[in-house]
Amino acid sequence: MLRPAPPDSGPVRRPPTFGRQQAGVAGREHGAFITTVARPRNMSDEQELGITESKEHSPGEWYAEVVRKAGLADYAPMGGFIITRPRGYALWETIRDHLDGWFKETGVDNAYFPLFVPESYLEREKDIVEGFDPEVAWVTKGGHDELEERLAVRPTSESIIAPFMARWTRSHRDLPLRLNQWCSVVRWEATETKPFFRTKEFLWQEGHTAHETEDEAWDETMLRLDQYERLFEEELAVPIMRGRKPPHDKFPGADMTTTVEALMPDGKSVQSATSHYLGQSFAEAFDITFLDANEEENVAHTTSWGLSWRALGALIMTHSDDQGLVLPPTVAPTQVAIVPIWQENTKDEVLQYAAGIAAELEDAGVGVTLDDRDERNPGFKFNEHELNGVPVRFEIGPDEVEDGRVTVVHRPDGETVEEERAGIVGAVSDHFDEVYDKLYAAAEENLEQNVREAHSPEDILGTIGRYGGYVKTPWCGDEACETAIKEEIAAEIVMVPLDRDEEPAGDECGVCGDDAEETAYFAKSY
RNA sequence: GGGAUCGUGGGGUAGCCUGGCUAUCCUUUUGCGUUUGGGACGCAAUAACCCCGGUUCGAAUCCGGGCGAUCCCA
Repeated sequence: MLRPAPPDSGPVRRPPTFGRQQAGVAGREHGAFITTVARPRNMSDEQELGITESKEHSPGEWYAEVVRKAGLADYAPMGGFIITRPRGYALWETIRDHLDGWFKETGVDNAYFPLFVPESYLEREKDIVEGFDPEVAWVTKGGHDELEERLAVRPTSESIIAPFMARWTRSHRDLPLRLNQWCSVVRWEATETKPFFRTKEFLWQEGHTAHETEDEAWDETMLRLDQYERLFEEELAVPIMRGRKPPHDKFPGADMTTTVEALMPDGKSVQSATSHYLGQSFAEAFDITFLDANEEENVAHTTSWGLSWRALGALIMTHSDDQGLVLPPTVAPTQVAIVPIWQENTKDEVLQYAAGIAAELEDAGVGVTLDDRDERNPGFKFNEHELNGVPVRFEIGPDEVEDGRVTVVHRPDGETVEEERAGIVGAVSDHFDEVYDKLYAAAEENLEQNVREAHSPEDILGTIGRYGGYVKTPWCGDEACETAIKEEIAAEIVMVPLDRDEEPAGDECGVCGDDAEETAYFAKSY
């Protein structure tokens, strides 16, 4: 158990938190209306529209509820699979579009390889890469006939991509060769389903490159890591720690595996993306060779790198709250929801005013929706848009029309500000920045407060057990020391510093007391 | 991999221990009307016992198996 001790009674079913009292009244200067303070409702009559689980006390159930009620995903009829609904898929598309743009700017071409990999190809990879042995789904029949050779549903595409990279690489003029594909892969691990974190099939991107020199391949590895970091820091508002995996946890066959790790609010770490410097081992095995300018045959240096929709899970879990989904404006499909508030005699002018603003925002490229549904009252709409993670809300009633203003409300904290109608396009972009900064700051604080140092096994176990988060400790480099910790508590070394020359956090290994070689970051992980 | 809890209309639930009549309530959805500054109201309609087997005159309820979900431990 690492979650903060729940108050005596343990997990509690709480009524949804209604209202945003702290902001509702304060932001209103004209005094014509006083925001009604929501009253608690009778539990037995309680609606179940919103989130009923608590992020703090039962993060697992809370997460599942957010994903479903915010309309991101449903469970598929087969265990281990999910249906990604339009709003969830839109998030993935946003991530994909950003990364894809950056990849293309840096010399990567997209391609597509088959869903199936012949068994012989997969076997070849297994021989080369000791330790890579995912559970695979097999196709054994085509129509009514047994296949001569079984086909694996790709658990990754190395084994089919590499031979073609070899075929296409003849001379140094063919290099560098940078391929990427967006696809899904299947790993038939018997795990409990957790949308976007653990599913048998998941969406990802896998990049594979070949280079003339070690330096180039090394630069490639770091470039992709930088791009992943940028995605999290600049688009998802998720601060991350970058590092490399300890030698025993590298991608099998890789010289080095890098990682970006994000800390979830429940104290567990998520490996959010990874890039591998593969050295020449893959190229040798798959015969990716080229003639250099001196007509000498050389073995290429290769890399691979990937990011899966686990990044989505990290995004959702990091920012969302007991009201539902919270998204930074950078990725929210709907960035602004305009809720008009009218009376019978003001309906036309309010709607007209609101529609004008919606049109102007739309022209400016803002994702905006005017929620003019007649059959819902404003309060319902507020709650619904909050549940769905719309980062900014405009409230527009007769007051706003009269004053030529707009009431702007931030999703994460309910902060309410009035803006002039005239400069609304500029203002909204400032609000997006503010909301982004709020989300990032909160996540950053969580990260900074949860990196602790420990110098003995008891200390390591105690710190992880009590607080979760990362525990850094000097480490001798022996896997046995990780195992010792792992056996006591389900935590492992999630990363070590990228810089191999960095001084360890102390002289003696925090587990065995031998000379320390580097600093290990222990954490529980997803 | 081991353990625990659970599965009833679209969502949430009661009923199950102690088998029995038309399966409870809230909500959603649809229609009509009234409504709109934090989850509105009335009337009407649609809509469910996870699957397979067993016990029984009779199973949502008891028994066995399966599938699925959530949590905990490794």
